[in-house]
Amino acid sequence: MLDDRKLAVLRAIVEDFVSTNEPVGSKALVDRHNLDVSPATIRNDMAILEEQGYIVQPHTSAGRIPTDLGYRLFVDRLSGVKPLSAAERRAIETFLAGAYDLDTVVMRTVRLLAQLTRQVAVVQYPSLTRSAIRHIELVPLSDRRLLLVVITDTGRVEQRTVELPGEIGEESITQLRAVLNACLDGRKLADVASVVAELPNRVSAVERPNAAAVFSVILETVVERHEERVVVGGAANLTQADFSRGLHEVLEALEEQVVLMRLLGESGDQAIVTVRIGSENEVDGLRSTSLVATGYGAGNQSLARLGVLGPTRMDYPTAMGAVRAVARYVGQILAES
Amino acid sequence: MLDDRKLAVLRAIVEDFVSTNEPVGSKALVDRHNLDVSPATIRNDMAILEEQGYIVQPHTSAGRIPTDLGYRLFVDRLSGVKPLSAAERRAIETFLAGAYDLDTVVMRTVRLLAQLTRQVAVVQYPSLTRSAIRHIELVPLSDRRLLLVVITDTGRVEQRTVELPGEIGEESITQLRAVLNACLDGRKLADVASVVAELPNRVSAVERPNAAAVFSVILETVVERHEERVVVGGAANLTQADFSRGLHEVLEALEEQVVLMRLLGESGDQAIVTVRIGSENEVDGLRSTSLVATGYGAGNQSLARLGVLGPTRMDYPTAMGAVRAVARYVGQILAES
DNA sequence: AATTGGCACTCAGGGCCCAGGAGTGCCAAG
DNA sequence: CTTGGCACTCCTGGGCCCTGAGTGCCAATT
Repeated sequence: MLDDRKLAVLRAIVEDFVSTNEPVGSKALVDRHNLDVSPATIRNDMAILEEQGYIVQPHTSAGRIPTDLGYRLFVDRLSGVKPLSAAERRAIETFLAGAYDLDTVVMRTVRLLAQLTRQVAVVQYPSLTRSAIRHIELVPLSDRRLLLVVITDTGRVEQRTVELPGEIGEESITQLRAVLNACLDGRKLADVASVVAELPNRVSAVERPNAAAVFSVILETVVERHEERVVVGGAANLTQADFSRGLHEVLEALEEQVVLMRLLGESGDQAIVTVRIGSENEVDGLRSTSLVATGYGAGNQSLARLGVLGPTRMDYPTAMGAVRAVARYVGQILAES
Repeated sequence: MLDDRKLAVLRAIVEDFVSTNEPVGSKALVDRHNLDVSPATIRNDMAILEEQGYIVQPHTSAGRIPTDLGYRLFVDRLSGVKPLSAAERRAIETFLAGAYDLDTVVMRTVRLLAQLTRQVAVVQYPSLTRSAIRHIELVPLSDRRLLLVVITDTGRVEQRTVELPGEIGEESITQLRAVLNACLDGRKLADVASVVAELPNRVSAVERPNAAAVFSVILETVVERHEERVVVGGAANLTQADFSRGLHEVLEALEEQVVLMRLLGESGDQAIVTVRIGSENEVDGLRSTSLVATGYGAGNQSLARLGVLGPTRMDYPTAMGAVRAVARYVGQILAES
């Protein structure tokens, strides 16, 4: 139903519109791309494309611009992933080299993605649930309060204070710490819940109330705390793309962790680069933006997601290339540490 | 040189302009405020005020708007700090109640300030250098790599990985950990440098290379790491105030930690609320914004700064009230934990 | 059946003009 | 020092026209 030339026309329209931000007409099209046909022919093709919903004209007698559906077709069938230039690869390497801890890695990744794509970058912290506990530490803050520190094998450190029902002494803490580490070290966080349920049997009755308080905080920390953080960067890039009055809406959405989580969640879980275009995002305020995202994590396992967000009028091939490359590099770095 | 009525006129101009965002003329002024004089008199006063540099007119035959100098006078002599309403106080309390760890406190504070003032909120993490070490933990990651965790009495947790020159065993780690905690617990971070210098003498010669690596990372962490983080929130509020084309500039500045640090640094160190208006900010990109900030910290000591940033056309009394109140509450919470 | 040139039509955007109105500065009188 | 009067400025918004890019349709061509 859409022959090769019509597809070529769509591709040309998308490319031109992305680079010029102006509706593109039949004349300009034959000029810039070397299609060996006349403008009139292109007009016929464009009429078909419009009928099918891939393009629209903002006003009668203006050029055409792609619809979300048009971008979708473009991404799915007409464009590949544009590999990065050597310079860009080098930039990634130098930028991420010597990133010590997880926080640094995430922060630098955000900046890197934003600069590389000139879009808004979103990076989710690697999820806890799929990693394993490396160590648990208890530090007394006062006689009825402890600081609980959980260290995972992805280098993440979670901290919470625990309010105790009764006083606790140094020896009890030592004992509790030993029990915790004996039972939990190396456990996948996903399995922690069942293990913790067994723990009260392993402490003496008199310690049980305090221990129970600690256990419940551990559960909260590793299981119930689904609220993984998403870090945003490069918001300034939004001002270039003209969202007319939607900018406020977009900025607001970007400040809501919950919204960002939903957004990234919608885009699946795989390690391949996925694209959600405009209205495909079922998130208020982001229906006029596109998200290019992928999973990433140490080695091949996908622990979290990262990507870039921009106007639907976005250079998808380049964005996909950058996202894929950055995700791989970050994966390597996480695997090393 | 400026009699009472002229000051009253300036105050009225500031208040009207802040609330309407339109240049204010002599007629409108006598109407809205009950000055018992005629517009002509006001015009004379305004001419004087303009001559002195407190107000300007955007175009001939438009009303007047305050200059940075005008706002300065307003803040210094004409306005107080507007106390919060009971509802707002309650909001602060419920919003910050049950904030467990430092991260949570900071994040909530940012959101709270942004919502309360409808401006951009900036909150600096409490500085390390003035707090004391509560505990140091070493966790083996592999045989040549350690995770160093430093816990301070402000509830802050710093983590770094340490690359070791040679292998290290469990017993050596235990020993090193004991030495560290014996010597450093309770020390002010500012004093750590001198103490660490003495440490190599307290470990056996064979352990010294590995220990040295750990020591140097500790130094980096607590001393050289001046780059305290500043968290920003409520950027969406910037779209309401019309920065015309400066918005991009402002958003960019807000993403630069260095810039934010300088900004907050400029505004002094005291626990009182300070205001920097427009061009008083010597920071590129933020010369058309005002900052209302104050120091905060556990008890009365000022560990870091927080505040709100907005257009110079800002409701200073309200902003100052909110900043002061929030800083106090956060101080209480930090003191408790 | 697809392509092409010709042609009339549409409409957003820019330039221009004009009137209205808010606001000013100045001056002379109270 | 204050005030009313007055002439002047100039921004704002609306209306109007024109231009140019772009379209849809049609008849002719391949």
